[in-house]
Amino acid sequence: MSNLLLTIDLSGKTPIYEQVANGIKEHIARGDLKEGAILPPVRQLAADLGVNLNTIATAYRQLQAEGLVTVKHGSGVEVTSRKLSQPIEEEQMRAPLRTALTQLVLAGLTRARILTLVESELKDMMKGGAVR
Amino acid sequence: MSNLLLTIDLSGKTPIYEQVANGIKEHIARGDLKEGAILPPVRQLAADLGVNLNTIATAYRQLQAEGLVTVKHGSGVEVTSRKLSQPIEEEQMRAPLRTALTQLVLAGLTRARILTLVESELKDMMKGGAVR
Amino acid sequence: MSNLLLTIDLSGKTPIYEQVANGIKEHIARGDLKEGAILPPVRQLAADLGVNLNTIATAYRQLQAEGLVTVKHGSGVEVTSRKLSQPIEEEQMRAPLRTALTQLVLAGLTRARILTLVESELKDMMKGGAVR
Amino acid sequence: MSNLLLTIDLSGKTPIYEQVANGIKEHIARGDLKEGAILPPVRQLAADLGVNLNTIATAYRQLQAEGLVTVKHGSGVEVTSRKLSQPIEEEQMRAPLRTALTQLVLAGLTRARILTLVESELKDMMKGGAVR
DNA sequence: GTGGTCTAGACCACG
DNA sequence: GTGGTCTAGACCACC
Repeated sequence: MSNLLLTIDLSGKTPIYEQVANGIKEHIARGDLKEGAILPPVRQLAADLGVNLNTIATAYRQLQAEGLVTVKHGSGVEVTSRKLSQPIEEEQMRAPLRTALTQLVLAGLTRARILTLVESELKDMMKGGAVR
Repeated sequence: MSNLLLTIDLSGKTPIYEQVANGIKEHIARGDLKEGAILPPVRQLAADLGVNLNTIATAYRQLQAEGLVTVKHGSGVEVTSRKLSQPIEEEQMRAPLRTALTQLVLAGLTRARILTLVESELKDMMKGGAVR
Repeated sequence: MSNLLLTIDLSGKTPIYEQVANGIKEHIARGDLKEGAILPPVRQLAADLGVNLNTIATAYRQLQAEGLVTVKHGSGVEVTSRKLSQPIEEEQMRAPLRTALTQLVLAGLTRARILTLVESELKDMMKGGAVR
Repeated sequence: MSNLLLTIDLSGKTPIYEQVANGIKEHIARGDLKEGAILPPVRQLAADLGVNLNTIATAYRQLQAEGLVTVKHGSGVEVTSRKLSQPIEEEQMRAPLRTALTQLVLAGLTRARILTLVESELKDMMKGGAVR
């Protein structure tokens, strides 16, 4: 069982539980975690990352609320879908993207460099067949 | 006198002051606010958005810390740069982008649709010449 | 439990939050607060100094922005470095020093007296090994 | 009449009038401006620096309050002393010095480097015989 | 006029 | 428990 590589930044502004959830989402999007895969037990992941139990539990709960995983009593948390259960509205999908792109533009990156970055990230997510 | 269109979501999880700062950053990136432009007075923008004066002041302070804006005591806040004063590192620019893209992938969007979205946003930012 | 001795001048012109930040910086420079040390909770320090909670929060935020301190949500504020994250330029370090020395000269102090003062202050900061 | 070289930073946090006053004090301490010297007229200095009339007037007023200059109706402002009229208390002279030194220490400068800086500034002030 | 600071008090998010 | 955010309202400093 591959140990689910997650990098979290304790000092950052984004809550740890959200960093954990995002990290797992990325693994699902990339196909590292396919449907049927079992997430590490809360205790183990908490120990591995050196964070509180509740933090991991909150992350798993969020993933469940988004319809990506299913919590099975006693037998762990299983990845059950690669699609969010609730559809996102146009503006809700544009906003984070626009914020990220704005930051890149203000950082002085050229349009070509930004597109390269985007394609680079997308290519990673295609290996597992997540993107059509 | 263009009244600086900003849309704020009071119920969202991102702090109001950050929404305001992000909104202004987008205007700067798009070229709606060019170097030399004066931001609306703290109290006026606060009144327009229906929030407290301090909330706007915090937003302006963040923009100043990022080097985009200069506070001239007694005569307002001026846009003085289109580039962040502190360069951001590779991973710091990739992370938010990856998170945004991940969400789009999990929402079921095709690769083509995502690229269209990205180019659409970038095109907006090019009108003001912000992107090379 | 050393209660972090800070002396604040409510009537002075320098903002309280800056006095607090400066005071803590001095403790870090002197080695009273070493890496890993936890700063007193915002509310406690506010109560001790008889000022508002927000005033202390602002001071802590400034220290964090300078990279000396890391905020760990839920478990306090930790001293994580003895060096400013952003290097300061030649003139930015000379200016405050020149202003201070100018005042001493105009106060009529001799060169020898001034050097004694400087060495006296530096000696304090050496006890904790902050100065090489 | 040498045009009184002053460099001010409009974006900085220290008020402009104080930057002007400090700059003039430095010239007095260095001996560039000796007793009997006449400061440039308010209007001229304001024009040279590109700031408001009142700002310069405030600076001159502060210098007068400290006993360094005398405002003579119609005939300008004259440097009348090289010593502050009011003696400074021990702590009032230590505080700004300590703050400046703390910043240098946290910037990572060695003790030797700091002393070199101090002596370099003091040497400048000795040329005019201001320091004994 | 402008922004900056501070207070008192409330509520929320995080771990 | 911790810090973060926001409000309403006041007062001050600067230009």
